Amino acid sequence: MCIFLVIISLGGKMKKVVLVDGNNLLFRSYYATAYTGTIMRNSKGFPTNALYGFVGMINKIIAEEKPEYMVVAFDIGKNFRKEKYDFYKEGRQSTPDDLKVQMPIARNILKAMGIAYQELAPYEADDIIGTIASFAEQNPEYYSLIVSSDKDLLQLISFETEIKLLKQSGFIRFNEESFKAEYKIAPIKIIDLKALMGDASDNIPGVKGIGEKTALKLLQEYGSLDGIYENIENITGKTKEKLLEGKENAYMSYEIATIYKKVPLDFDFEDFKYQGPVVSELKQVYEELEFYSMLKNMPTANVPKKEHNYLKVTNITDIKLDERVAFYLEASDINYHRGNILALSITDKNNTYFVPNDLVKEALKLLSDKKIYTYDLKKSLVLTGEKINCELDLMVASYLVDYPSSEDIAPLMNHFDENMVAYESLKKDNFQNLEEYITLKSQFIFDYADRIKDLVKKEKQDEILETIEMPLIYVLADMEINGFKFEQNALLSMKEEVITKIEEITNEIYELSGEKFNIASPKQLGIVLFEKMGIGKSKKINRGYKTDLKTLQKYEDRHPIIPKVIEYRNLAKLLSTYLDGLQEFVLPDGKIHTIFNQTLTRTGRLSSMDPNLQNIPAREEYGKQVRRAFVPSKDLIVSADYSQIELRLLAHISECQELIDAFKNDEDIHTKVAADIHGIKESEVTKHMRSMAKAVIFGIVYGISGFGLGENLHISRAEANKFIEKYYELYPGVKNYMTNIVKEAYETGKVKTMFGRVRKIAELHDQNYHIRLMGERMALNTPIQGSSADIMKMAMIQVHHKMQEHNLESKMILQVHDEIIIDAKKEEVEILKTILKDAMENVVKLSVPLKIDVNIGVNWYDAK
DNA sequence: TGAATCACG
DNA sequence: ACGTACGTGATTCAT
Repeated sequence: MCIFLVIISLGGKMKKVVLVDGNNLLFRSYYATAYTGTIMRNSKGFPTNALYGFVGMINKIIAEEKPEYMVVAFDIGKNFRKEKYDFYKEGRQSTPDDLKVQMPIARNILKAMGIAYQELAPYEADDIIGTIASFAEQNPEYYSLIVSSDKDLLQLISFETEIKLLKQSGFIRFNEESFKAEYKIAPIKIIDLKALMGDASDNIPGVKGIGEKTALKLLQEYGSLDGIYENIENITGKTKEKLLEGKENAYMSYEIATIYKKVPLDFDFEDFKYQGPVVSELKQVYEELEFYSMLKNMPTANVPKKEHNYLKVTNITDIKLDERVAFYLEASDINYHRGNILALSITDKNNTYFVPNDLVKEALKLLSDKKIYTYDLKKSLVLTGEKINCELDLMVASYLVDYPSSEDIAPLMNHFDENMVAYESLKKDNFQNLEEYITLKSQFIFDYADRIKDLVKKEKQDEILETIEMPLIYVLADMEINGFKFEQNALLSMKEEVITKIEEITNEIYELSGEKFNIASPKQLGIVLFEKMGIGKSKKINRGYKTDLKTLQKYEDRHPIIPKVIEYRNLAKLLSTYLDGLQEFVLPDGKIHTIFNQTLTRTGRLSSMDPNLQNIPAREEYGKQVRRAFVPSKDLIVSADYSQIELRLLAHISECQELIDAFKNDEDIHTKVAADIHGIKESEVTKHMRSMAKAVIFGIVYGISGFGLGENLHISRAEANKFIEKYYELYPGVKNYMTNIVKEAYETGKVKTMFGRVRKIAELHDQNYHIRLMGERMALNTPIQGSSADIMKMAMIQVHHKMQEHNLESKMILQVHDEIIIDAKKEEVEILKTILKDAMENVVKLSVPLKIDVNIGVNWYDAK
C-alpha cells in the first residue's frame, strides 16, 4: 500500500518512458490474422496484416498511456545467444516471408509517427528494453513502462519499471508489488525460475524433470538458484537427484534467460520524446499500404471516394433490369424481426437503383425472373415474406471460403479494401447516408459475386454451397418466421418461487458469512469465501479467486455456505436468463422468433441468438420446467432427435468394426464400452460404470487428456489414463483415426467433413505448443461435429421439402444440433413421424444405422 | 469492453 | 515439461 502511494505521488513529477517490444507486436499482429489463411494485402499484393495490427496497437498505446517518451525496440541481425548456444530457439519456425517483408516498413511508420526506435545487432529487443529501463532506473527523473506479451520481460520489473503484459485480449499491468502478490517471488527471480524450469518456446533446457510448481517451491524456500545449490544437502529424494544432474544446464539456462542490460546504445532520453505524426509523411505510408480506415482517422486525411452513381427511383417504371442483378435490403434494426425495411438497392450491369421503402415490394417482383445475387438472403426473406429465388448469397459463400461473413456486409467489403463503415455507425447517424450506403452494398455484391463464386469452386465448396447452404436458407427463414409460441403465464408461479428462494438464500448467505456483499460478483464472493471466511485456497486468477461450480464443489462439505452459493447461482441464472430474459423476446404475436446464424461456427453447426433457443435448460429437472412455456401455436410439439449421432459418426469415420457392430446390433454403446473396459458382461455393468464409460467416450471425441478426464470423473490421472489406454486397445480403429486425422491436418493445414466442408486450422502452425495442441483437438473433433451438422442440415432440407409436398400445416420451428422441433397439427402427427424418420434416418448411408427418437407433447417439456 | 460464469448439444 | 475436452450465447460485474 505504501509503495503504491509513493508511486502515485512521484508519478506527477516523474517522466514516463514507454518501452515497446516491436518484434513482439509485429509477430502478434501477423499471427492474429494469418490463421484465417488469407493474409491481408494491398492491391499490389504486398502483405499488410502485421503492419495493420502493429499500427492499431501503437495507436492504442498512445491513446491509453499518453507517453511523453516512447521508444520501440526491434531484433536485428545476428543473435548473441544463438551464436553462443546454437540450440537456443531451435525448433522454432523461421519467420514467414510474408512477415519478414513487413518489418522494415514498421520502422518507416514509426518515423512518420514521430516515435523513436532502437535496434542493434547482435542483441534482442529484450536486451535493448532492459538496457534503457536500467538507465531510467539510475536517473531519478524517469520511470519505465514496458509493453509486450513476452513474459521474459517480467524480470525487469522494479520499483521504477512496470510492465503492461499484453494478453490475447486486453492486458495485465504488473508493478513490483502486484508481481510479488501474484508469483510470491521477486521479479528478478524469473531468471532463476527459468533456469530451473526451462522454456520450451525458446528451447532453454532448465533442469530436466523440474517444472513450474517445483521450481517456485524451491525458490520460495531457498531464495535463488545459488541458494538452492548451497542448500542442496537439505533437499531430498528425486528433486535432489534431478537438481544435481541438471546443475550445469541450470546455470547455462540462467545465463541465457538473463536479459542483458549493457547494450552499447548511444542515446539520450530526449531522443525518445514522442513527437507526434508528420501528417503528410504518414499519409503517404498509409496510402502506399492502403490503410484507408487509418487515413480516415487522421486529422486532414482525404478518403478517396469510389466512383459511384445511382438512380433514385420515384416510379417503379424507372427500373429496367438486365438478366443478372444484385440487391441489398437494409433494415432499421440488426434484429430484423424487430426492425422494418428501410430501403432496397439493386445493381445490374448498367445501373444502381435506390428504391425507397414504399416501392420495395413492387421492385422485388421485377427480380422474379432474374439471376439474383445478394448478401444475407435469409434476412430479406424474413423481412419481405417474399419467395426470392436466389442464385448466390455472398454471406454463406463467404462463410464457406473463410471470408468475413458477419451479419454486416461491411467487413467483407473491407476485406477487399472497399472502405465501408459498419452498420452501427450508420444507425448512430440516424441513417443519414442511407442512399449512398446501401447502393454501395448492392454494387459491391454485383462486382464481387463472380470472384467469390470462383473461389468457392476452387476450394471445392460448391457442392456444399448448392446442395446444403443455399437451400437451407429458405428452411431457416421459414423457421424464423414461424417462431415458437411462448406462454409466459406458464412460468408465473415458478418465477415467484425463484424470486422468493433467491431472497431467502441471499439472507442465509449474509448470515453465514456475517456480512452483506454482492454474491453475483465473483470478486467479492472470492474474498468473502477464501479470505475472510478462510474456506480453503482457491486458485487465483486475474481479478481474484476462481469461484466457478467446479471449484465450489471441492469445498462443498467444508462450510454450509457453499451449497447455498451454488443454489443462489443456479437460481439467479434461471431468473435472469430464462424466466425474465425470454420475456423480452416475445413479439406481439405471442411468439419468440430467434435468429439462426448460418455463417458463424467453425464446424458448420448453426447457432441461435436473440434469444438463444439452443440452450434452454434441459439437464436439470427444475430448470427444465422452463420448457413448459414453449407451446404449440397449432396443437402439439413434435420433437425428433438423433440418437448419439456423433458417436455413430465416430464409428463410421474411424471404420472401427467393434463400434460399428455395436451400433448395428442397436446395443447401448455406453454399457457396451463399460463392459468391454472392465471385461465383464453387459448385465453386470453398474450405473456408475456406465456413466464413467460415457465420459471416456465423449472425452475421446474431444481429444481429452488423462488429466482432463481425471478431473472430470474425480479419479486420479493414472486411473483415467488406464481407461483411455484400455479404450484405444479395445477400439484400435479410433486410435488410428485420431493419429491419421491429426497427421493429415498438419500436412494440409485443414480438415474436412464427410461431405467436404473444409475447416482451416491455422492453430497447427502456431509457435505456441499449447495452441498447436488445441489445433490437434480441433482437427480430430471437427470431422465428427461437422459431419453431424451437415447431416442435420440435409435432413432439415428434406423434411421441409416433404412437409411442403404433403401440404402440411405443421411447421418446423427449431433445430438444436441433433433435434428438430415441429409445431404440429394433431391430424398430421402420424405423417410427420414418417417424414421425420424417412428423412433423418436415410439422408445418408453410413456403415452404421442412423436412429431417431420422436417425442410428442402439449409443450416442449412434455415432448421428451 | 472483456472476464467470469453457466446454459445447451 | 508444457497444460490439460469440442462447439456455441447471455448475463453480470468491473474496468
